[in-house]
Amino acid sequence: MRSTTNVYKALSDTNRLRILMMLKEKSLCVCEIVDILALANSTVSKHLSVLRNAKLVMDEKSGRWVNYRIARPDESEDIDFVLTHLEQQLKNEDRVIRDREKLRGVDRYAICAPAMLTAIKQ
Amino acid sequence: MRSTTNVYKALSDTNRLRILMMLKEKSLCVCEIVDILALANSTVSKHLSVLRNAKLVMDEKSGRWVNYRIARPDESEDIDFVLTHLEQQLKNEDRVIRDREKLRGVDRYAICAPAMLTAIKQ
DNA sequence: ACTCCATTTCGTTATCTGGCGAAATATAGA
DNA sequence: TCTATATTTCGCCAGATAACGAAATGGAGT
Repeated sequence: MRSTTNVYKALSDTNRLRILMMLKEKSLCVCEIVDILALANSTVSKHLSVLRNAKLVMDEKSGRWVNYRIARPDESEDIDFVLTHLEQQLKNEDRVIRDREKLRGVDRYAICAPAMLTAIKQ
Repeated sequence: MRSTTNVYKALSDTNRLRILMMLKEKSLCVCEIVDILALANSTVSKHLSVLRNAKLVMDEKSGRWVNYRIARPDESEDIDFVLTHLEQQLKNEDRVIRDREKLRGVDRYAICAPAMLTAIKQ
């Protein structure tokens, strides 16, 4: 019963729903999510750990980044239900639409490693 | 987005999930739920108002009792999803099974109006 | 009108949650 | 090894939540 309420608790925060809707579009590193939500990175990291704990997302290290993605059905027995419900409820939500638009223009190199980027440019 | 998180918030408490699973069996008045959950009636009333606010349950006055029931699909766009998920997740949960067993023996006249009952008996 | 009593509302308390900034951790590249 | 930086962990604060008992509300029957 605890694991069931954990899933619902994970879903009962608008910022976490925004994260899920974004990850539905594509995998993202923490700094990209920070950029779109405009929250402290410690806050976003906490949200992601709540979602990870509920097994709704998974993380994969990739160099110095950590990529987060939606869990696969074999990793979460709830994920299909959740995504279907969220899509139905939120697909027309302004905030979600704007997040998705902003997502298209996001470049992790520009956000997360500006110094590195300029170094490469030189 | 708020209404979506409200539904999930309503579902993120074990006592409220127990209430929903009980109401799936049959409509109940507050005192019957109090009896099974063994919580203060003020606490149960609060839980019911949270569920009602999320439109997952509806209340109907019947004399001095208030009967609570699961919302119909035309009253809640979430209810079918939620019940399907809950049934899948909780049908084998000990607590839920025990609640349902206890539910069969519950008699609102015995619980809620013992004085009235004895008056009738005399 | 008065009483009974199921339910709700109010006031309080302890715990949980979401937010932040600062410090700690870990990895890539020099 | 040293530096840079993406991420996590820690400590704190403000606001939300779940629990209780007591008081208020409202319908049913006398």
